[in-house]
Amino acid sequence: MTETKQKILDTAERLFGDQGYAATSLRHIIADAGVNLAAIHYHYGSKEELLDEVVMRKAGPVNAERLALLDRYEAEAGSGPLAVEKVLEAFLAPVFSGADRRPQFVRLMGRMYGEGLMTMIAGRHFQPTVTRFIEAFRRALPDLPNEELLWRIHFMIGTMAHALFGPPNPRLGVESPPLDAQSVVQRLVAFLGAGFRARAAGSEEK
Amino acid sequence: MTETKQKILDTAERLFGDQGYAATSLRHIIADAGVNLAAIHYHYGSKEELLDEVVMRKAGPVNAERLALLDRYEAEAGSGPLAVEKVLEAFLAPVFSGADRRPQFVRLMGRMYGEGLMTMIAGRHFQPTVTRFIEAFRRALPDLPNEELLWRIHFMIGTMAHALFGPPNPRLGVESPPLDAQSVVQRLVAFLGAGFRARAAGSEEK
DNA sequence: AGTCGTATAATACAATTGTTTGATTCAATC
DNA sequence: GATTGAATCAAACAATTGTATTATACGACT
Repeated sequence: MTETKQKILDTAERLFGDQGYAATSLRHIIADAGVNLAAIHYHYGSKEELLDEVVMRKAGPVNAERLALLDRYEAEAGSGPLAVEKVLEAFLAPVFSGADRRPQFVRLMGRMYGEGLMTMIAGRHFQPTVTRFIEAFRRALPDLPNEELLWRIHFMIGTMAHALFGPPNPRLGVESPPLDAQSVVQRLVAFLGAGFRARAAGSEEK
Repeated sequence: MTETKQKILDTAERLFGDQGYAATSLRHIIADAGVNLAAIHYHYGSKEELLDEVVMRKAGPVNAERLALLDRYEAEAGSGPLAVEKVLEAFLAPVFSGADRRPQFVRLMGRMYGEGLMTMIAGRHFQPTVTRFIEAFRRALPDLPNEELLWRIHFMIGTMAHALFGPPNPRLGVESPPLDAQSVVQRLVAFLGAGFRARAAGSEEK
């Protein structure tokens, strides 16, 4: 891949993450990347295809790592049940893991969810991973009604997307320390794990 | 308020919610509202001020209802501790309560979070409410470290925003029934309540 | 009737948007 | 050394953006 093509991808990833897709103009990208405007369409065809490339470049490895982690945890658990916390960790850790090295992408993912572009993107690149994880969640929580499970996965996605977006608003009272990806994952797993294990709202108390 | 001014507000609310702020043009708004382009600037001054009006019109009552609910629950609890589920319900229910009557606004709130405009808006109109609720959460969960508490509130906001955005992706396997706001709040309270109650990730097991 | 302030209207503005066009550079291949 | 094809470039495209200007219509009050 030529240097220009690479720089466009890197810069687009950063700017899409910082300002969102709709709010980022191609001219802003080429200015920061130091390339010519036509290069974007020459290499990628259109703005939307550029976004696709940006996402695909990182989403592929992330999803592969997710599935690999899930495989490993399931192997470690043997025939026994897999704790929901392990499923969560397999799903969340790969997204955050390289946060210090590539914080742009992490923010981008949060943005995509927020702009509603994730539904489109997910359909293209995330479907197999999502399906596999739904199965894992179902096995980890066999007593949870299916509808409730899907809602909770929905909640989890929202929590993850917002956490990807950044730390709690510092105006709320604390200084934001340098974001430690691993500790965020730990917080998420503890929080979401308990949420998943909670008794469903409508179910009877025995 | 004149009819034109009202129609602009209603239409802007719907379109901002459907497509986001950056992706919605003033001309799209006036076309749907059936009014003149200049009317927007005559009545509101600018696109950003229009967004402010849209949010403020609904956010005020919602926050008032939140605080009123919190007052009531605290009164009912007397001097005893207030369950975190009650705090959650006071915070969440007012946003979802009118979802069937005004689904546009609910979606708009989700959009604002996603586009990162909520930080700006929250600072203008939500600060007192947020401060009050942080105190309530702190009292409900006195053993939780402050930093962890703020992270969990952060998680809660993300979950809420994503839930506001709509039901789980129907492609995941189920048909989406007509969104029942009350049942969503119940699901959220059960899920988030358990998450808030979870032992903090780093804390020792006794 | 005439004046005033509010509201609506058509139109134009300058800036920015994504996209396209040709020309030019340059290294590899014949 | 000529040819080819990929890559870069400046320039322009038509469309859309938020905003501003100016004029007209309407109703209330003097």
